[in-house]
Amino acid sequence: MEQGADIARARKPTLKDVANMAGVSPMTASRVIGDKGGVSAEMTRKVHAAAKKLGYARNEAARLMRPGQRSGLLGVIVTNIDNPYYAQVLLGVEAAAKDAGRQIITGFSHNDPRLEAELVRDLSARQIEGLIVVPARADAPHLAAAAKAGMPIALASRSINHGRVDTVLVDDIGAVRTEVGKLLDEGRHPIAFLGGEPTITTAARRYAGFVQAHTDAGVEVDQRYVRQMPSEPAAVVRVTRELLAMDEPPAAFFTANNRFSINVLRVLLDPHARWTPHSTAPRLVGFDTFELADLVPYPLTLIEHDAQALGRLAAELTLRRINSAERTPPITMTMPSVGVVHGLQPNSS
Amino acid sequence: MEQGADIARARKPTLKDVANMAGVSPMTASRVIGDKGGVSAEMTRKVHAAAKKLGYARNEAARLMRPGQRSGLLGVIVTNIDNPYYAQVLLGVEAAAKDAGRQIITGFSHNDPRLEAELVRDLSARQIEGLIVVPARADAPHLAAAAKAGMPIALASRSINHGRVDTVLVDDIGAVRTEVGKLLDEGRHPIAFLGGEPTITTAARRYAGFVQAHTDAGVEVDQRYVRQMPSEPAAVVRVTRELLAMDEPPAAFFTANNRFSINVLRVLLDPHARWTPHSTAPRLVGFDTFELADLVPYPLTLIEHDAQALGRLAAELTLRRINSAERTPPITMTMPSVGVVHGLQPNSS
DNA sequence: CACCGGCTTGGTAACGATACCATGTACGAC
DNA sequence: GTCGTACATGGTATCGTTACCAAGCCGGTG
Repeated sequence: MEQGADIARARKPTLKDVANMAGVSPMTASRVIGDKGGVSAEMTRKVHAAAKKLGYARNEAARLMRPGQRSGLLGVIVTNIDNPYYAQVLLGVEAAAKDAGRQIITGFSHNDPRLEAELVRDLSARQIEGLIVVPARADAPHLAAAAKAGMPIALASRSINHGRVDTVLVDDIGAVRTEVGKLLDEGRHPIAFLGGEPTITTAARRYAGFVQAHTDAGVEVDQRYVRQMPSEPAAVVRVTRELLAMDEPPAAFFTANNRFSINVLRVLLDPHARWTPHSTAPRLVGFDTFELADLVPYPLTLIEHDAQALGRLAAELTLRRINSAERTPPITMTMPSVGVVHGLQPNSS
Repeated sequence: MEQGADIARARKPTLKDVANMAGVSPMTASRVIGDKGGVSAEMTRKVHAAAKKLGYARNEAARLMRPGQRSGLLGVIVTNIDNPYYAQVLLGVEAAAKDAGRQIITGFSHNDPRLEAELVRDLSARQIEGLIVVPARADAPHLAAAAKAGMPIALASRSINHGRVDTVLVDDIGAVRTEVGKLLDEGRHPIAFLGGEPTITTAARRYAGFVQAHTDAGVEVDQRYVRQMPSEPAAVVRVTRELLAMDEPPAAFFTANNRFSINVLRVLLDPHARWTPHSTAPRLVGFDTFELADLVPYPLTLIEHDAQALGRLAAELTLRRINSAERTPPITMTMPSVGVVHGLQPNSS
């Protein structure tokens, strides 16, 4: 049974092997495989038969060497898909890539600019046609340089400070301003802010919206309630507990992404922290949605947008550049986001 | 300002360009770039300087043409990352790939065997060194063929019927048998089964565990409570409502993956369906975990395993084959899974 | 002083696929 | 019957890189 199997791995069949078996020249076989036309039905049949018999698959690396050949690869760099948000973005990119007959090659930067720069190099070496990136930091010279060198790039969700690059953002500032504004209008004050460090542009923008809402309401932002930090779960839980233990606990929390929201929720729902009169329970407003937000037994407002559409849009910007010969000035688009009320009322039976 | 920019896209610098600028032969430049040693410090410095100045990145496609060169690419095919479960698997694969100095190239089969077969061809054409697949169906001749042709492959989570391929499974049958058995021991009967169609091996195996538990308890499986179907949310919600509306509603639900669990939960938590005496509320046991399972106001037991570890293990099996010259018989590994009690008690205050 | 050995450097060919051009063939038109 | 044209096929060169071999240079040794 097993004796027929080669011990060494079988060499992959080449176009020449197919041509030999079909009794034609490699050139004719190439035309058939590449579906270029101008080959008789007879030969086409023979070549296809030989290719099938040998299990031939074209060597993309070799094809790619010829000038003017497209790799059909789109590079994607996201920070981490631990957060389902980025999985959605990735899904949108993939859908757009597929529509354009492209394959995606994915890297995860884990929010590390060094890793991100390495990935850009590596993907570039693999002859990707374009790149979609969720940049780790606002300061990203490697991305600016790649764009300048002619690589079609689009940034998704976050932007960078220097460099002329297509970018798809979310209406962070406006939506946060509106929703935090509502809290202040209700007289909720002070409001705690938990978000990423300002080197991350979304975190910075969401904080800006938070500040603007306060300015609108004529209220000072109390810095004792502001925490700009990585969204590491244990740290978020600890910080939330600290805030709740203050002499004047926050009347509401604003969380700048779903990682913060979830872990703040964990503390707010902790049975040890029971808000005897229901009205004194802090309100929670968070950016980004998360699965099961509708089933959580705590009232919360989430500022939501379509992450998949965002990914798709970014990919389409990249593809637009791939398909056009000239360099056009970079575009920045902003996707709408909207506050959605979620959560079951606790103990309301 | 903008006038200096070329209208046409700049040609990428080649190794020859670097060599010319450094005043050495392409061969010497190649040695420096490839870190092969045997080049004087002086030349090394010059080549690196030139490479940096030109923004040179090696053309991987050209390098790859030479015989015996590895692409450094690992192909990954998952069904969809809409389900965070597969994002975890992907993350595990990526971690293992990174440890081995490999990049991953990802495709989504959307559970369509035809798409999956296309992806295998396409990835193979890109000279991937190996492949990690969550197969869409148990019947997958394209995967068996690829393995037979010498492609290092590992299957993750699901298996295929024919073909000799390394596989990492989860202890579906045993864990389901145990947990469903507990329900039956408590006298819960009938138990509804909601899971995927049996062409998906995990769905089939989890159903097998469900049946075994009944056999153990000497109880007949009542087919009126069994639904094998795609996990499309609206359909799951509808089916759950139908089951609850039966003359004898199920005393418990078993859901074969987290998509089913979540949508069954949505119905069970619907305020219109209120279980006046708490004990009559159906119990829920589900396979796979999901984020926020701990915050859901409904008692549930989830059969959990480490999806990231599973992905990593599958990748390591593929890498093992990549690194060994001979063909060894395929391995099947089974990861443990364990029932975990979750969920807040409703209205328990 | 001749020779040897080690070290550095460069020339050449080849990987697999395809663009370009040249050649061959068949058939219709005058 | 000859020529032209359209179509089918094949030969050759080439893409960027690196393995292999050859050659040059140096210092040391007999």
